Amino acid sequence: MPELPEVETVRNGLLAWTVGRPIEAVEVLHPRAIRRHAPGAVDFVDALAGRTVTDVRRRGKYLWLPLDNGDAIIAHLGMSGQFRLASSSTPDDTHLRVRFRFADGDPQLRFVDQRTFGGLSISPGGAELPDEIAHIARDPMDPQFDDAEFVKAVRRRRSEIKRALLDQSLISGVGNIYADEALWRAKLHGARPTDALTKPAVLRLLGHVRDVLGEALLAGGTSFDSLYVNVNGESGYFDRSLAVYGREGLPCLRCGTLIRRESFMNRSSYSCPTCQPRPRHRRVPLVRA
DNA sequence: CCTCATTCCTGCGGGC
DNA sequence: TGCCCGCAGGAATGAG
Repeated sequence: MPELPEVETVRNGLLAWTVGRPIEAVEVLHPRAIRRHAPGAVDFVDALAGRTVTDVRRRGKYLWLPLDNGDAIIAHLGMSGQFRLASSSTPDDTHLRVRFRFADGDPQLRFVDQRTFGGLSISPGGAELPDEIAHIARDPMDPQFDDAEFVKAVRRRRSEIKRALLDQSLISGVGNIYADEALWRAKLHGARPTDALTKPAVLRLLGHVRDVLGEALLAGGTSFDSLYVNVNGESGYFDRSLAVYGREGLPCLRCGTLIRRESFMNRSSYSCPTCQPRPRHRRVPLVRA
């Protein structure tokens, strides 16, 4: 699944292959792919014809492409979204949702998305930072990410630490896979209450989040093919380095205990029963008068 | 205001 | 063989 490292890899590909190329025509092959664009497909297509992408930027797992008129294309890959560069003679993928043709010819840009959780939209005047994604926090690799404020915000919460890591309004770019990896490195169970974590514990965890994202980013960079804007989150470049995610029943790389899988937030969480014991006390909800 | 369950979607693989 | 069901999960949404 595309998390920060994968989306950043895609950003680099788009930067190299879309900036400065006037858009000739756009084709929407599936309405769901632009469902966040309220004015609809006709408006989407008309608004982009003749425009030029001037940059490719990222906030968490969102991408936006500022245009030469001050608007911006917002893109989210969801779970299975991909941007691909292809020559016009390349047959369409079954799950092709949106096609961009450029005035200078090939390659064209294709938004392909099997499960259609991803999508594109246009943000009027959104070149600097679209209003639609202003609620997304900075990511931990951003120089302007505020560590101290993050620690305070986490400890202020009455929730569980994994929920906090996945909350894009608190810290962005982290998804289920890297959350589990960082928690394993920090030896914390995801159900640990946020308000009971010490400041040093949160800072340590944040450090591990950075390490994991940084390592994956490097791996994504090495496998990146300039002719194929890679966003295949399932392809093998990072799964070799995963310590817990998807490793149910396999030995913990630190202590040998078999990794467990637990259901959480309608998805799976992987952890080591020995290194990451479940918190002993479940918080008792306060009763209000 | 804050937290959290629900919902969207489709291909794949296991079980019967 | 073929069907059914569970699973993968980011984030908007509305409930409480």
